[in-house]
Amino acid sequence: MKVESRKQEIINAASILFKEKGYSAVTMRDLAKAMGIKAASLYNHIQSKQEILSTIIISLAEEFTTGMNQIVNSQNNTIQKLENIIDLHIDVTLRNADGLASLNNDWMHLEEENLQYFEKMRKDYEESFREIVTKGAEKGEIKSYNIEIMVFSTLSTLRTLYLWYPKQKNIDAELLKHDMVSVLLKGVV
Amino acid sequence: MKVESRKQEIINAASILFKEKGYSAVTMRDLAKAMGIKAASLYNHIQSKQEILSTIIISLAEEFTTGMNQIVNSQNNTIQKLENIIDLHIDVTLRNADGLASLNNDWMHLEEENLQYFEKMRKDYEESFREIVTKGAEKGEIKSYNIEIMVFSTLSTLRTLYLWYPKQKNIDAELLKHDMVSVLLKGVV
DNA sequence: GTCTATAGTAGGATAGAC
DNA sequence: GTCTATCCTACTATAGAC
Repeated sequence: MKVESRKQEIINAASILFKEKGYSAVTMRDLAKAMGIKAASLYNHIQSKQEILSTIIISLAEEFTTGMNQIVNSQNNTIQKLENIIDLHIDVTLRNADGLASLNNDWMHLEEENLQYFEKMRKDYEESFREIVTKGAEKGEIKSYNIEIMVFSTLSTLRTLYLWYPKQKNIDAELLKHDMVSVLLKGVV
Repeated sequence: MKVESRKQEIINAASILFKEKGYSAVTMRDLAKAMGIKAASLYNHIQSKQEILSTIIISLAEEFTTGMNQIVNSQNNTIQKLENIIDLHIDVTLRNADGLASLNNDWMHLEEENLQYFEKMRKDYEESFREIVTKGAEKGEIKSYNIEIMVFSTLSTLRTLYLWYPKQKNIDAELLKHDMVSVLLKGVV
């Protein structure tokens, strides 16, 4: 039974290579070799190298956008919302750590329309995050350190999970969520 | 020496371009254009594109190695050592934020000897960090959350400073150091 | 769906004039 | 110290056979 399409297999192989060397340094020959075929054969399944990159990045960015919108629109308090954001990052990291490397490091190689679309999603995401923290500080639900520094340090950690979590052997998802909430929020609450 | 300063100008221009697009996506023609000369002229000052990358990365890695060794060998307690590490990252970021982009994202494009040298320095740095945290937890100077998660979240934030700090208008170095210590260590102490 | 062959372009780097 | 001209290699992508 065919679990994934050939195109998806190519995208998964590309995600791994892009993570290791970055989009620009990976050639279609590298990717073909990883798939066990010749470079020309790739083009029966994908239109271009650029299409692979945009598929990886845009689908992930849309996952984050959808997840953040649900969190923003929920009735939860600030702490719960922040916990939900941590969960969202951990869930996406578990599902597609390789793709997150491209989202973090190769988004600037997207072409015009997708680049703008991505940049808008990223900006909106950051602003939603900032607003949750700002409102939480106003309501006294969390401490009032410098908002920008809190947003930055938390997002930095969550965005870098993809590099770190796959190397950990002794930390399961539930323990990670629990300890990450402790480490990231105990300084904040 | 004139040749040396021209070389440094090239390295500085390259650092900016590498930060924007990554080492692999920047061509010698791009770099020459940024310098206002032709690509061939660059080779009067540098031996290769690779030499530019290794100069940027190795000098920064050596700065971190030297700084960490001083901190490790000091008589300070755990909290002071962690504060010194935060200061070290902020100081290097203020001096060379552009170069830190290459150190973080393009180290894998270093060639054999420099790659091994860099990887050893990075591993030693992380292990020094981990040991400071571990000993601090044993002595009861800091809390005993999962050590790996604490090390990872702190290092992630410090390593990403280069992306964020140059965009901030209203935060001077002293305020940054103070608030970063609060945000990173209040969850830990 | 994969292959061989190849078009067309762009890359790093060198030679030699000024 | 910078230029023009150029070498050689490697890249993305296409055409057409099987």
